[in-house]
Amino acid sequence: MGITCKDCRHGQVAEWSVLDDGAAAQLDCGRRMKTFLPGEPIYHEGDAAAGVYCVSDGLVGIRKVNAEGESVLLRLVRPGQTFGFRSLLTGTPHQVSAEALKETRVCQTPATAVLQAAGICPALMRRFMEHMARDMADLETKVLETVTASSRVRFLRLLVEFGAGDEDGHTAREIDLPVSRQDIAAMIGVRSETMSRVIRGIQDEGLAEFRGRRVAIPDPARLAAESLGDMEF
Amino acid sequence: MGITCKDCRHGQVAEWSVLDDGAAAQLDCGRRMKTFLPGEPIYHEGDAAAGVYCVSDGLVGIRKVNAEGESVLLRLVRPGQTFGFRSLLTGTPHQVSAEALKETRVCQTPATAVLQAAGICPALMRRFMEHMARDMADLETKVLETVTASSRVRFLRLLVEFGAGDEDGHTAREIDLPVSRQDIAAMIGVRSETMSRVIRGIQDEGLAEFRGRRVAIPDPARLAAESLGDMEF
DNA sequence: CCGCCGTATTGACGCAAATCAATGTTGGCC
DNA sequence: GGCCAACATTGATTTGCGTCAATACGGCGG
Repeated sequence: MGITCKDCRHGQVAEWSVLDDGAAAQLDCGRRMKTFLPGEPIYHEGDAAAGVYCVSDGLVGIRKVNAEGESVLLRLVRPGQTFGFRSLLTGTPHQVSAEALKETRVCQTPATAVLQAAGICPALMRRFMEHMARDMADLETKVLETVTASSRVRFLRLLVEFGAGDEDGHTAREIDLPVSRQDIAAMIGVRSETMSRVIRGIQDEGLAEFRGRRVAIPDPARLAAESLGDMEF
Repeated sequence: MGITCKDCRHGQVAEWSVLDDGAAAQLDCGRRMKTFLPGEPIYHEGDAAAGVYCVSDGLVGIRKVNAEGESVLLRLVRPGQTFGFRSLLTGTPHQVSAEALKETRVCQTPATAVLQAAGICPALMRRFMEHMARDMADLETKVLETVTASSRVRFLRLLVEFGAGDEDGHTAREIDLPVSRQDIAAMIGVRSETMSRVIRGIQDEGLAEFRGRRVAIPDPARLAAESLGDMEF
């Protein structure tokens, strides 16, 4: 009630921005804001899709877990971004789980409303399609990297990615790690012990200085260069 | 000329089946059949999308290559399936490359025609979306497996997958490997030497008998069981 | 302040897979 | 037939990362 996408400071980021005012208002009716504590699940693999979620505040992790309980963190969803739409639009159960990585507020748009809107407005469907295409391209890159690059290089690339949002083009000199080291480990597909060692190694080389979740980058250009490959020549 | 999707024995498999006769005929006008030799590229990463491809005969591999020339084989495209639609529908360059893995005939529907058809018929867009969703779910599984499962288990799972198409539910007693061992190695993300050793190991255990690209499975149930995990209890 | 719990670090060790280097096998082609 | 180029196998060796186990480092409630 009272919460509309127009009010939301992320309004133009999310897919809804393509809707005209009428359709947007329609969707706003059914929206529900929910709050999740760190670690709290939003949905699990196998669940039916209840709607499309939009992160208002906090951070969401999309994870896939195997039978033994091991997991990878496939991607992060930041404020203003949507998730959970794939299962809804294809009418299949969720293939992955979503969980809050910090205290998080998400805006849930119920399934029926989204499906109706998508039926009326092909542009909305198209936007979701483009979102999925981006996610998939990222995933393809991830597969290639996982197979070909060392854990050190994978981590450096992730670091550069984290540092890229703040300033344009170049890596920031100060980076805030958005998640715990365990979760970073799960993102690059290693154990947390290995993660520690990789971080220590990078620190010893003077490539970066780690204090908690704050990372100081003395030489961003060097970091960027090293992230490109093993560079033994 | 003269080639229509209705004629094609894969007609109902591909996404075009949702189109009405008029729209289908429209598309048929611009279609072009092309033949590729084994190893021949169909498109490269970075190319602009020229259209949507449909495999008529043969086998296509979707590959991603890094700067050092190492690559992973992300997925196979079999007769009756489409590929290359993602870049076209999102208007971005190809993120992956496609190549013929055997002598292959593909039917190319030009970009403009597909875009027009998708604009008119939302159901077509939806079908492509569903296709992409399936591919992405497979990829998510692949990421998890690559990180958590041994090369032996990853190969066994691939073997079961290859053996699944023929008979319903159960693994076949005879499996034909659709690709070379190098390519299988590229699918599970290992070197070909490792691939050889894995195959030899499985053969020594009596799980399967390899002769060229023919694989005999003495006990399909056991193979299926072993493919589920390391099973040390 | 202390004890506790979750997160992070560090060390010792083993193993799976990469790497380097030959050698064997196959199929196409002159 | 014989040659050649892919493809495939095998061996020896190295190494990156997982595993197991211990310890350190907060933050928090009592």
